[in-house]
Amino acid sequence: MAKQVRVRIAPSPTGFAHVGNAYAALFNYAFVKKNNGTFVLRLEDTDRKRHVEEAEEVLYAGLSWLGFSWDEGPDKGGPYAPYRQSERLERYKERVGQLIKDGLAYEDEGAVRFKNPGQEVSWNDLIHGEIKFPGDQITDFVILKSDGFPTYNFAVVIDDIDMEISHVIRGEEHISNTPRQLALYKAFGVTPPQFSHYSTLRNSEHKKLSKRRDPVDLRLYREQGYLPEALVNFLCLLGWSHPEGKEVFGLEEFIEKFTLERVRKAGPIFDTKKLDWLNGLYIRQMDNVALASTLNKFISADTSAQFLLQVVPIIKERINKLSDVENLLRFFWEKPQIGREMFENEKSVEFISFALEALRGTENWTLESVNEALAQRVKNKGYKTGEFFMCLRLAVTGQKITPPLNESMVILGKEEVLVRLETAQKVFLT
RNA sequence: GGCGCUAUCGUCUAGAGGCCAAGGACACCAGAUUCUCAUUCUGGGAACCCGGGUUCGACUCCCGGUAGCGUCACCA
Repeated sequence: MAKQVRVRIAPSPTGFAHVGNAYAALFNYAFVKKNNGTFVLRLEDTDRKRHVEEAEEVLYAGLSWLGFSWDEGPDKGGPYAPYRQSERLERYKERVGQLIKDGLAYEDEGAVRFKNPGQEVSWNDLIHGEIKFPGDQITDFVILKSDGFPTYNFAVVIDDIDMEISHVIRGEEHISNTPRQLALYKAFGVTPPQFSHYSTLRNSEHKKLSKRRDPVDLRLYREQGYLPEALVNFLCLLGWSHPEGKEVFGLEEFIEKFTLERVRKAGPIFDTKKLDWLNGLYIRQMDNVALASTLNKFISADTSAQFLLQVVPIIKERINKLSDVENLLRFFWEKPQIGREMFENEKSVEFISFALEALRGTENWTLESVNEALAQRVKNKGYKTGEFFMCLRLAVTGQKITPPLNESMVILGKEEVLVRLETAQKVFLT
């Protein structure tokens, strides 16, 4: 029987869930789902200086938001608990003790160092192929710090052994750690897991994404109104390509098509232009009712569900991020600041007076009646529709760029539209 | 600096020796539709890092160089 597939992601809870966590989760999740394996979430929280309270919850929330779930973890428990390294200290000490007893490690100023065997190490990386390191690259590295905590390279190996991890899929920054870890596996007489190192995401400066300098906090994306499906889809496109060349697809399809062989070796740049496009695409695909209720959180004013439902069709194809609605719709609840200088067209007063008269006489305030009141008569008058509507738009909304005007006026209501037009008219009288 | 990884349009990528005078997507530009914007549609410019091999033939294989990135912590 083939060995069961068990993979893990091992984030450190340093404050928030970031894009890198999501990217790691994505590959591991796809791989494990595809192979009917078990997905383990392990917390690497041995750096006490960096520990942040509540970071754990934030991390789970971020990953869950994107649609990832895990089978074993600190919150879920599991047969290999505990899943927090800080709770596994005794276990590490026990294994350190074993190495010392076997003469493979020694104490050094309160810490414990592993004795470097100095042999060449190599492994067959599932993404890179064979990677080889000369033996003199590994020195006697610390495995247990003087504060009693294990170092990363030691803890990770102990945990992966104990949790029977079969495949380690992680970022390329770990390639140079792998020889040390391999030496440890050898010391314990354990067959190491299969290693795969994907390239880490870069910023526009081509540097590894930085938690401090780059916008990588997943909450940032959520707050701006990126849909999790769009973000996941975007991440899928970085470093991996669909065998049929598709660009728009969901997690399910990603899992179905995912193979490590199609993971590119070069490091992709996290350029969100394409994300914006994808997000707009996903927004346009959303059901109007669902979109209306989602939008509520991105509007500062108190708006009714009915208003949102009315407004969705006219803004749906005009936003790339949900947060774009605020600017697009502001004129609905904020009276425009009108100034004479805004109206470049010399016929502006005439336009406004004409519109006022036409709209005053409109009985049923519906799109049909408003269209009828304006469109045909504007033509008859010989006005240029573009000029006329731009003037009207400025008078009613105060902006040059708005959703379709007649539709907007219908939603705004007859009374409010007339008031605004009268206000605009007055500007020319003083 | 040592070691390691990588190298196709601005960006994400396809390409596993001839199907490539290199394809798609985003972005950009132009045009069509249009009351603005947007959507949609059409069109356009835009790349195989350099130099040697191997081969009848190289974007694809090998070597060297260059560049970028990573790593050399009692961080993870």
